[in-house]
Amino acid sequence: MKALQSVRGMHDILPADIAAWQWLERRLSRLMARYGFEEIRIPLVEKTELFTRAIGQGTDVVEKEMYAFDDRNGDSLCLRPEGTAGVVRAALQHGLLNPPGLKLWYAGPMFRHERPQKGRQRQFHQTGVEVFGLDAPAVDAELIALGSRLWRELGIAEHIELEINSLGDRDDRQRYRQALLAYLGPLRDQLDDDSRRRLESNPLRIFDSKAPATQALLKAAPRLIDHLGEGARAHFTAVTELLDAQGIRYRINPGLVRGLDYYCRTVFEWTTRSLGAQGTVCAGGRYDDLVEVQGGKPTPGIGFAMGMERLLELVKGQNGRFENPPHAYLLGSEPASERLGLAEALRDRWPELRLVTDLQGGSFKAQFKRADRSGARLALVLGDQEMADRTISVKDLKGDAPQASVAQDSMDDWLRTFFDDDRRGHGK
RNA sequence: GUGGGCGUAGCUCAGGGGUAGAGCACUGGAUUGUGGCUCCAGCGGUCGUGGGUUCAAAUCCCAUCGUCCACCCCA
Repeated sequence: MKALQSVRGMHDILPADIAAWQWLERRLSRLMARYGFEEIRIPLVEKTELFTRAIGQGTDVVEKEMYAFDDRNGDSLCLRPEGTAGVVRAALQHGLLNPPGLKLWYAGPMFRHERPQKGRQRQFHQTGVEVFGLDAPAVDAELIALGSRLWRELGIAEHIELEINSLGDRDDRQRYRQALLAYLGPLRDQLDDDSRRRLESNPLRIFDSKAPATQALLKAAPRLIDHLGEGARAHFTAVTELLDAQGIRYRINPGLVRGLDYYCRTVFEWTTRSLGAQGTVCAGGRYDDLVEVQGGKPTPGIGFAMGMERLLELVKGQNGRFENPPHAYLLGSEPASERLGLAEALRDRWPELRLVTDLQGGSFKAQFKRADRSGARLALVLGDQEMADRTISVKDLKGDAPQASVAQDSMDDWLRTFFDDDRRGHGK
């Protein structure tokens, strides 16, 4: 029988990586709570229409990256490619949008059928936040402040830069689209193939082109930011002033459009240069029309999502190692019953103790070897001799102190003293 | 979807038509109740998979899957 492999671009997260994931997850959930966000958990599968409506028919995500399939009853379903659409759906379905000011966060896997490369997988993990019903610039600014704080707390702030832009309101974009077409139309022949195609499908996206010739032409192109209506312009100015006031540095990038159609007004992207071609670590923006598009009453919204794998790459480059080695490794001689009994008794009284029992047996040499490999601080020995005189031999595997013999009855005191001294010794 | 690199032991990799290798890891011994350092021995592979060429294929050819990197696009 041939062994099967995981499907392309979908990776196991192995025990060796779990400590880093949990470290990041704990920090994220704590941070969300500090800003008054509540967690929501929604299905990985939604009706395909939810995403085609929210993200937009002409987008790459919908056109070629969705994991869509037919359910047994003929419904077209889809593995979620992003989180916002589902959160909006859930908020509408359960009437969460009243009163205004709902703040939600979510975390979990997303699926996009793309060719994998550095920082990109077909199943990847995002953590995101959404705020509903508030249109004040302060909302945008606070979300950005949350991100900024996160990078500082993760120790990666110096590797991440903020870019922002305003896409204006729907009418603004419509007017701008005309202006852009008027400029680029005559230059059609000088554009790269993709950009020429986008003249029809989605002219704004031409700004994403990496073709040098196209970028050169775009330098002189009309800028969306100059076509903002009064509302959008005032909003954007207010957001940047709030960022200035908080000392958050940013770069206004007039070419920053986003891949999903639902964005309007403020869009932003946190990027890094340390991750290869995939520089975006976290991105988001306003989506004031999205709730209405999904069948709700007009309700402004704003949110962002960050890519956990990319974030972890940065954190690992910075932070080195994450480990949770056991505190103690219990070994001894047969029969195992006394050893198991001792381990359970210790676990009863020391809920925080990470205690591994040797279940493989064999020579003391082999067991000590495993104890060492486990990374445990202490080896606890319950051999024939110890069982006979009701003691435990304790050896510090990380130090030079001679092995101690401790009466089983006073094990608690011994452990308490040992770990207390240890804490003091390390000045923690 | 397009292009390129790479798939050989658990891991990192050598070998590019003629008997499948090294280091690390693992197991045992030197040390009959003591890890780490050292030395010795051992275990471990249908060379990603399927086809083809050949007397002979890990090696050459084709296909396919996976992986990495880039493009497209995105977190």
